[in-house]
Amino acid sequence: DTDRERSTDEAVRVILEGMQWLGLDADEGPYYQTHRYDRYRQVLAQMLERGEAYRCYCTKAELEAMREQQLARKEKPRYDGRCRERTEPQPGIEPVIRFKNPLSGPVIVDDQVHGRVVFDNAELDDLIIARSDGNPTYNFCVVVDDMDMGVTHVIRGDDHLNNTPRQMNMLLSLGATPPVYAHVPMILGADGAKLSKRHGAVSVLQYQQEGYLPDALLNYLVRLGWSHGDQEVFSREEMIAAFDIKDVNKAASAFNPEKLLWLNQQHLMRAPVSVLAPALRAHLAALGVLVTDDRLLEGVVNAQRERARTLQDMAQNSLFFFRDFEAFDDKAARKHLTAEAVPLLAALVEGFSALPEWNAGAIHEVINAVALRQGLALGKVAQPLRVAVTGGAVSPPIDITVALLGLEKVRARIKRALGYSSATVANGQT
RNA sequence: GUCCCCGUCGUCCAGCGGUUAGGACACCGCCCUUUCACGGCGGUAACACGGGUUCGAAUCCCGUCGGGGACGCCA
Repeated sequence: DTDRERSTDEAVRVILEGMQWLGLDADEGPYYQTHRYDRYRQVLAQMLERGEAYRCYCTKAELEAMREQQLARKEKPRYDGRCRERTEPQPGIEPVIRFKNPLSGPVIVDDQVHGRVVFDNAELDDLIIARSDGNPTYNFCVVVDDMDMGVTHVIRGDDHLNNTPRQMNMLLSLGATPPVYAHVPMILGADGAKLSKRHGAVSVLQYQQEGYLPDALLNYLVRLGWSHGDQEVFSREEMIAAFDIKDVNKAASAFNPEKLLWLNQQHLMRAPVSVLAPALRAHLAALGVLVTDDRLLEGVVNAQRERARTLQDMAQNSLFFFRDFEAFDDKAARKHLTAEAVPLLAALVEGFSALPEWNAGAIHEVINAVALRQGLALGKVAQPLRVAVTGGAVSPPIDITVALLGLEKVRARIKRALGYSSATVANGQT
C-alpha cells in the first residue's frame, strides 16, 4: 500500500475478502508497508551512508529531456546516473534517492519456470527507491520485506521478471540472499490482449456474485499453464496434491469464460449439498426469495445441480419452487395448455390426490397411468403438467418436480392452468 | 525504439528425436430421453515461416515473423 492514491480501504477489502472466499488463507499477516516506513527509512539511511544509494536532484524536466533524447537515438530510456557524483544539494529541490546499481556484469536469475535468465547490468539503471517526499517505493519495500521476513520463494506474474535483477542487486547490496523466484505466465483476455476490465479482470468477488464456486475458479486458473495428464476436473485436494511449480508452462494463456462455465457446472454436480444449499439460498435471496424450507432447498439443489452452470442460473430457474410464477410462459402455454390437455390435467389432479404416499416414484406411476389410459406418449402428458406447475417448458424431471412442490401447490397450479386452458378455448385460440 | 519472455486445433493443455500429433472447452452430427441438462458415440480443426543438425524433426540450433511484458517520484 505504498501508493496512497490507489490503496483505498475498499481496494484492500476486496483483496482480503476475495482471498477469503477462495479459501486461500495465510499463516501470517496481512502486513501493510505503510506500517513499516520507519524500517524502510532506516535501511535507506544505511544505504546512503554506505554509498549504496545516492540523492538525485534532477528535475522532472531534465529527466524528460534525457528520455526524449534516448528515444530519438533509439535507445532504451533510462537514467544515466548523472547525480552519482553530485554531492552538493541543489537549492530548492527535494531529492529522490536512487539505488546505485552495478554498472556492468551479469545478473543471473535461476527462475523455477523460465530456467536461467541472464540480464546485463549495463541494461539496468539506478532506480528510485524513495520519492522526494521521503516515501519509499514498491521495488525497494519488497526487497526489505523479503529480507526481513525471511521470504524463501517469490512466485508472481512474469510481468515482474524484468524487476527481478534490480531486486536481486539490492538484496545482494544489503547482504541478503535472494529468494527462489518463479515467474508464472500471465493470463490474457479472451481476445489475446492484456487482461482488462472488459474481459475478465474483475474483482474475484464478482465471480462469487455471478454464482461460481471458489473451487471451480481455482480449478480453472490452475489449469492455465499447467496440467496433470488428461485430468480437467480437480478437487481442491487433488490440485494441491498434483501441483508442482516446475510443471508450469512459460507461455501466456487466454482467459476462456466458456470453459470456466463448464468447469463450474462440473463442480456444481460434484459439490456436497452442505456447500451448495447455503450458496443457493444466498442467490435466491439476491432475487428476493427468502427460503424457509430447508428440505425443499436441498431437494432443489439435487434436482438442479446438473442443469445449471452457475448458482445464479440455478436460483433463477428454481424460483417457481419457492413462489408462484407471475404468468405462464407464452409459447409453452400455447403449445401445451390446450383443450386436449384439460382432461389430462384433471385426471392427474385426481390421481395425485388419491396417492397414499407422496414421492417421485408414486407420482411417476400416476403420470404413466394417465398416459397409458389415453394412449399417449409420456411426453404428451408430462409437458402440459410441467407447464402447469412450473409456468414454463423447462424443469427437472417432472415427477421429482411435482414431488418437491407438494400436493397443495400442485393442485392449485393445475387449477390455475385449467383456467388458462378453458380461457384459450373460449377465445378460440387452440 | 531498446531489453526480457513466449510461439502445437478458435481456446486451454499433452507431446521431451521415430505418434494415424492425444485430451478438454466451444462448434456440428447421432444416441439416450417426459422438457432442459447430464451422459455416450462420432466429426471439423493445429505443430507460425525459412534455413540448418540428423537416417529421421512438433521436439535440437539459427534467423524471420507474430504475440506478450518491462522501460514511472505506479505497483
